[in-house]
Amino acid sequence: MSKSSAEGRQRVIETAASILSTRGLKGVSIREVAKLANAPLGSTYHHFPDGKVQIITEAIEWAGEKAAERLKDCLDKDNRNGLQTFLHQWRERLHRSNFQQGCPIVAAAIEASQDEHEEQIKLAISRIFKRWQSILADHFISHGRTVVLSNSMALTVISCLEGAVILSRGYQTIEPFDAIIDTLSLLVDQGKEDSE
Amino acid sequence: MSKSSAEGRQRVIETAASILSTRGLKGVSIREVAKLANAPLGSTYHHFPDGKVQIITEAIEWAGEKAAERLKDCLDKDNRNGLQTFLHQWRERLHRSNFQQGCPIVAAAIEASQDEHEEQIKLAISRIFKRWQSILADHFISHGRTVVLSNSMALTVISCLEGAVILSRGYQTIEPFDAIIDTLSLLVDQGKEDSE
DNA sequence: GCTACTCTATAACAAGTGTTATAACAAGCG
DNA sequence: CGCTTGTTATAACACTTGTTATAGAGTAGC
Repeated sequence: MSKSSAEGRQRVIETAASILSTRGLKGVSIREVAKLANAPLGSTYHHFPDGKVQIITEAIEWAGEKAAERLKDCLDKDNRNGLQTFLHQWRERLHRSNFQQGCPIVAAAIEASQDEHEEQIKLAISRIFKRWQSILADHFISHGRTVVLSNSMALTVISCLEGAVILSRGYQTIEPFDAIIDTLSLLVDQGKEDSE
Repeated sequence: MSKSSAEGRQRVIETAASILSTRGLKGVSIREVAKLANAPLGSTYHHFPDGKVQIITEAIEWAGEKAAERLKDCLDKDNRNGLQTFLHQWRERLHRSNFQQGCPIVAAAIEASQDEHEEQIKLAISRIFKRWQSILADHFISHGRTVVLSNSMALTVISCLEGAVILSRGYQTIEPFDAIIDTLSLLVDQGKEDSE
């Protein structure tokens, strides 16, 4: 039964990531996560000896890495409009969830304190952000932009995307997200050596 | 002493806004707010009969309106670079606070649940976002852009700004914010009827 | 003085939190 | 059977939360 136990562990991580993206870091209660994941509360501290900090950290890493791979996929499959399709995936996720599901990494970034106890969480957050940034920057570099501009553009895309998710949740409308989809496509066309 | 009492009330609002911007919605404890504001806990429910929801709502409105007026000031005083100076104000705030102080409205937007009890909070959030948007949109319109483009650009500026605040806090570095300062100035030059 | 009113102090309640300790259960193996 | 090992169940601890009730100060008008 070690396999089912491992599945339970993974379900805990995914459930934590889901709650994190809707209600934020302090909105995640271990009792609730265990219940929704059909995992016994008693076993949570067996699989995650460091408790909540460990669960949150692994949830951030899992969700962040999953997003990174989706982004990479989109950029690899469609050189020209890869970013647009990635943005549309996010758009659908937002819309489908009725503006409940935001970005778990952002939620954690907002609430993680400077307490040394949560240091691991903050490390995971910046690790994931940097991973996204380097994927986007590499893409821009391979399309003829300078390294400096590529990194700036990557940071801008991430900032815009995350900000638009928040605004759309605040408005309860997809309008802000659609706005940045349009304007980002204008921005991304800049700094090319050629017009392809 | 009714004046000092009113001052105490205002101190509670500002203290709540400050904690909200550093630790998020659930990080605001009424006991702590009262203590830091030198306001007696017992009187908190006298000035704010609806409890925490009311305090948070008023904190959001106060902080949001303050930011709106700062933005309006910048745009009015300097037609050309007003947005840049506003962004630099935010940059300094971030830097000075050692990346602790984020945006209180965003923090509330992330954590506010769909619970009807927190409905007032969500209303205040979208009201403030729309206020910022209309200030920016009016500015762009008066500079020759179309209404549609102006609103999209306004939403993009806010998204970018808020996202960059989060990223800079995650990185503990001003780099993301500086990146969007640069790229936003490129974006904002688009769609003009003339080049002024 | 007395009254009326605004404000504050204190304690308590009910609920929820992360976490730990301890005992039980299950499975495999000798 | 015993024995070990990985897992779970239960209860409890210590703490914090928002909120309320109640009694008490402080202050103004008369």
